[in-house]
Amino acid sequence: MMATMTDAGTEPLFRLLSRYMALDHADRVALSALETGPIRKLNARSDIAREGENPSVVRLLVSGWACRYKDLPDGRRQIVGFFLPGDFCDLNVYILSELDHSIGALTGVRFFEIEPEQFQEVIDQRPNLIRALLWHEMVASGIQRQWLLSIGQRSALERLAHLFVELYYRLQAVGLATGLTFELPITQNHLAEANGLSPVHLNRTLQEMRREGLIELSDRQLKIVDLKHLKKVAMFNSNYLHFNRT
Amino acid sequence: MMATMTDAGTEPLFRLLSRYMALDHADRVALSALETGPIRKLNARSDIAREGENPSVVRLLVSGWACRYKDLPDGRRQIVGFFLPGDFCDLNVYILSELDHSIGALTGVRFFEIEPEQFQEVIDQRPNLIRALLWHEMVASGIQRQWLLSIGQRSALERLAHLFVELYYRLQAVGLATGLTFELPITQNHLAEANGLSPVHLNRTLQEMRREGLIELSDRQLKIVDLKHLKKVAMFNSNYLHFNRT
DNA sequence: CGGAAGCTTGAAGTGCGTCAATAAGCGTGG
DNA sequence: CCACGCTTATTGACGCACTTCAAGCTTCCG
Repeated sequence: MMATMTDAGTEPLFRLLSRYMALDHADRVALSALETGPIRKLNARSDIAREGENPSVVRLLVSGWACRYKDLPDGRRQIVGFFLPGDFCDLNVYILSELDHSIGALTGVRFFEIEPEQFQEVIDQRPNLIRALLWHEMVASGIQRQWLLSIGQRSALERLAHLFVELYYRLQAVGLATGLTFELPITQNHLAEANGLSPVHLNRTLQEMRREGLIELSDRQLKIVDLKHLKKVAMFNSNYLHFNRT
Repeated sequence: MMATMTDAGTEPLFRLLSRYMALDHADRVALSALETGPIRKLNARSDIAREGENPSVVRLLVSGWACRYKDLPDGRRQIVGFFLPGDFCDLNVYILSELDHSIGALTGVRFFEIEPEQFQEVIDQRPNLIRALLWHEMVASGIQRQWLLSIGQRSALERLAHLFVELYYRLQAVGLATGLTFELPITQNHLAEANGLSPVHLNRTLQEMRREGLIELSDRQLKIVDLKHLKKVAMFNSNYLHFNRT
């Protein structure tokens, strides 16, 4: 029982929410009670949901990376956010009827689906949790603002540096960083789409970062070589992540 | 009594929320009960709140334009959202402790402040309202995603076209558009900061739009000359505004 | 009447995009 | 087991959308 709980798909979520506020064992149990359905799997490059759909369930990402993206009629695409393990793909299903963006799997993903009633039941019992979940949504919104600042004002190098530091902190929060190294399972094309850059220029920017001794990247492993310098280049201020518990 | 209600500072807010769902007279009364404190005024170019602060009240903009912005240590600035009459400047004070962005007055503004307890009281009585307010927050988040798409992928002309159509719809929702004309009380500099463009290039893009017969703009009055064409240029899809009641 | 804020224009520079080609890795099927 | 296709990463040459710098103009207001 305890063993299954620690292995549960809700483990990263619990770790994440714990960065925002103190949660107790009962909260932990309540969260794991969300996982009743089967674990679903999808391959990389497949869509989890398309713009215009009206999904009836909330999805919790257990492993792999996904993204929110928007596209234009002529094919241009912008990734507007990453979903990492422990993230909900669209909690706003509750409020809004129709998706105004798509959700795509960037790698193979595993997730499970939660029925609204079931969700409601759990948060009714645990007022702490609804607060933590709202917090998480607000942070997601803050990340979007930070991306606007990046794409609007930062150079390619600064942008990429900022993204890497952000991913480092987010992955660390769900236990997916070991030291200053983490798995970066997405392609340079994805990084380009997230940063509003062409794949070619993104590639050159990556090489510049390596040359400057900021990072090492190979075999999908990103190692931050000089975190202090990287943060300086990115002008990184972690306040927008609102982790107020170490 | 009825007269003061229609003139109330909450009037634009009520109009706005009515675009999302049906609200009744009791909701209207509950909203206007939020306005107990005095109307506060600030001049253009002054800050309503600064990044790092922890405001204890929710502010409702009654007239004038404000914005959310983020800045970098070296002075670069990005406007990440506009506040129009009827918008709350940071409902998330409820959840997050510290502001991760600043709020600035772009024109002279009038607003009033709402204490959390007072706010709580009103929404406890009117479950409809909390739903409408959450809806509004989700739409704000959707607008941010749309801006990311704009700045990341659209050209200067497309970006500006998109912004104008968006502002048109938003202002129309609060009764601030007459036909295809509305007041655009902000400077070209502000437009540049919102679109991640230099003031010079923004000016040239505006002229191009005039030359193409898309808009007329003078004396702070923006007239959309050819809405259909403008929407086409912008590749505008209104779904992200989630106005599901005409 | 002076000074600040905003708009406009010209000239020159550059960060990034586009196009095009190559090469490496990898699963799949004949 | 090799051949094929597909995905991903890389590099060079060239072009352009946008930036920067600079100046002059207007309007407004104290």
